[in-house]
Amino acid sequence: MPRAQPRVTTLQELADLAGVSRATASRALSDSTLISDKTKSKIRSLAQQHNYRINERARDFRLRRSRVISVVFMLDNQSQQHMSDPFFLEMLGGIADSLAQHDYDLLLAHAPIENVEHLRDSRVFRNADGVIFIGQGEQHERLNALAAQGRPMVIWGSKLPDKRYCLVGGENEHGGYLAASHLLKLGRRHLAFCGRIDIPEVAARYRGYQRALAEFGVAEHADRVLDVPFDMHRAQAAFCAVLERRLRFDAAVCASDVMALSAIATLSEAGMRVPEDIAVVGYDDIGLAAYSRPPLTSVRQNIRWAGRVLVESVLGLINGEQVSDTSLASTLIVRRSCGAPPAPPRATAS
Amino acid sequence: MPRAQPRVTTLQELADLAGVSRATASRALSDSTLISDKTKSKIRSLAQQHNYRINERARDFRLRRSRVISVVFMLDNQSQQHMSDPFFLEMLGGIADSLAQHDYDLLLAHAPIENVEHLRDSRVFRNADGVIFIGQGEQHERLNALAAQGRPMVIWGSKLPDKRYCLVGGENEHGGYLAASHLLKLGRRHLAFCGRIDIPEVAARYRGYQRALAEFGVAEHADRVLDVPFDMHRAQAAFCAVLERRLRFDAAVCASDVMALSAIATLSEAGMRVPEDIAVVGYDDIGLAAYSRPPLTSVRQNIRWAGRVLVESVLGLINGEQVSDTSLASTLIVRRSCGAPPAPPRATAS
DNA sequence: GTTGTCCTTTCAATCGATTGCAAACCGAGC
DNA sequence: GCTCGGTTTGCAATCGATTGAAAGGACAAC
Repeated sequence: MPRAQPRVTTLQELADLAGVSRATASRALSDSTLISDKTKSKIRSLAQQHNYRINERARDFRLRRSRVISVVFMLDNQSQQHMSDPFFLEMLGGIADSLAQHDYDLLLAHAPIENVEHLRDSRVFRNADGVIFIGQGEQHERLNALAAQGRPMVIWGSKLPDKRYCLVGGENEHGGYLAASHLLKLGRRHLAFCGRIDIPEVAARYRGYQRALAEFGVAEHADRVLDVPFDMHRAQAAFCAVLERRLRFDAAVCASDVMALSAIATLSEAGMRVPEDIAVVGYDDIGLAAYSRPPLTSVRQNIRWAGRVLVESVLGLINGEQVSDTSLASTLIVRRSCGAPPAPPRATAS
Repeated sequence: MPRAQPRVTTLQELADLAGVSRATASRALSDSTLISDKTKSKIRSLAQQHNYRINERARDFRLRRSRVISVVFMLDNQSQQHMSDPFFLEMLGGIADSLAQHDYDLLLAHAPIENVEHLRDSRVFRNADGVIFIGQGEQHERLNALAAQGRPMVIWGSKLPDKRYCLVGGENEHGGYLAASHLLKLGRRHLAFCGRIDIPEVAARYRGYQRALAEFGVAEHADRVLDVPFDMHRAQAAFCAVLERRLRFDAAVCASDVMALSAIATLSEAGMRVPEDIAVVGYDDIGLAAYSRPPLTSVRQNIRWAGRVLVESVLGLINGEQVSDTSLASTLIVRRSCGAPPAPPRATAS
């Protein structure tokens, strides 16, 4: 095993070793047809022997690409902590896995973003071949402007009028409908909706919620729409405020699981029983949902698959393909927080 | 505002515009003293006017650096899902924030790692100036070998004999002691410890746990050390198995909050009351801990600060500085899951 | 006018790869 | 032996910056 030799690090060294030019060595490694099989295999085995690894950064520099995709989280531009939701982590994991499969790196952009157009000249765009945005925040128009410049980018979010960017999203309207109609079927009639309607995805869920109410002939009370942020602590504050207002309701549809868990905690702290007094449905079905007391009913989105679709869409755009929007299914996972019968424990093996 | 001009993208173009050479332009922008103030300011204002932005990748290539730090998560090399714990997310957020402040990018390495030495020639090292490892897994020796090669790297974990890498970690021994002694003070005498002793951090917590037992003169039962992984679903399976064995215990110290929440859910599913029958203490104090029912008592580590220390340590190594290890304080946050009196609700404003 | 000194500025090599084009090679056919 | 055609290889430019060394310019002193 001749591995003690000073390792060959550049193409020039490898070429010298093989007694050919740099160009030939390059072509041998990139499997060009311009080269004879004999030289090709000679160079390749030499490369292997001397443990030569191409300098990817030099190649990417020459080819004017980076093999990096930026991921930008933008949910609530008033909150400092943008990533407080396990939902993001799962999304990030899905994206990271898919990118790795395609031999791309992930650049995490995490600072609060007041204006996405500023990103145009920042590392986020300049050091990456494409960008994935998680959420639209309230910057629909600015995202449109960015996309109009032809930068490869995909957004996870909800369909908005006038949208000119590539979108991947859940069936938010349907999800909201599923959550509300389930509660209505169980006989609840005084529903509350918790979430920020300013956020497009939440707005879509709210529309589904409204549709369910209408179908069941239940009147909607404007004061039962609660402006609850995604952030845990501020969610708790919001629910405390609701309790002070002595709002009457017997069920709540929450725009995220974290919000729902926060709600359950705050409500039971105040002496109410879940689901007897107030039934709760969450959104996203994060891992912990199943392990809360009571187990949380939730609308599930297949986040890891979403990550894959986002990655494949942005890579498609980079390759100049026509990429269409994608909508991912939502399903209701029924557990006890909304008064469903106790479910048998999950299987114990993975 | 003359911004409609074709944007200046390369240093050469900027130099031509100013009527100087590329070298002079480069020196003007990097604030070299070799150049007259007059030319310097002329070139700089020209750069501003024409919205010139340096090509960072070209510069970094020339300077043979990347301004990228890799982050590698390695907890349980048997689990597929490495990032299922909100603890990681918070850590990642802290690291990402600090890196951004220092104008570095973050490369997320996320694939399962059976042998860290393989990373030596992978993108993780080759495309980054330094690496941060989260957790030691069971690869202490291999980490030593990597560090011996002089690669800038810092590890979040627990001090091991023979350690030759730079370490940042929590006071695991003390944390384990805090958790156990708190339960003992409350009168519990049949404690269980939940976690994988194979993992160095967990082993340290276990030592603290043992110390507390010894101080209180309580005998330790080997069968009350439960091999529970960090992964939620497998944790549940582990607790189900414990219940089947009809193990007798009245308190549990868990190596993570996710594990603790899983325990509480599984135990109460089986008809036990928390904390009356079994008191539980978790570790990490993740955000959701405060919002579970009952609110989870936990050992808190300041994760975001940990992220900052990790970043500053690895940047120090890159700059050739001598960097010493850091140990971060642990504190016990007492809530009802261990039988403490109900706490007043948290302040409602941030 | 020449020389020396001190600032500025330019020249040109360099980082490690890719690739269009030209040159070299090789065997076949005349 | 010479030319032709096709295959294989090498030359040299290129990506966009940095930087040591050499050159240029201004000015003062001799």
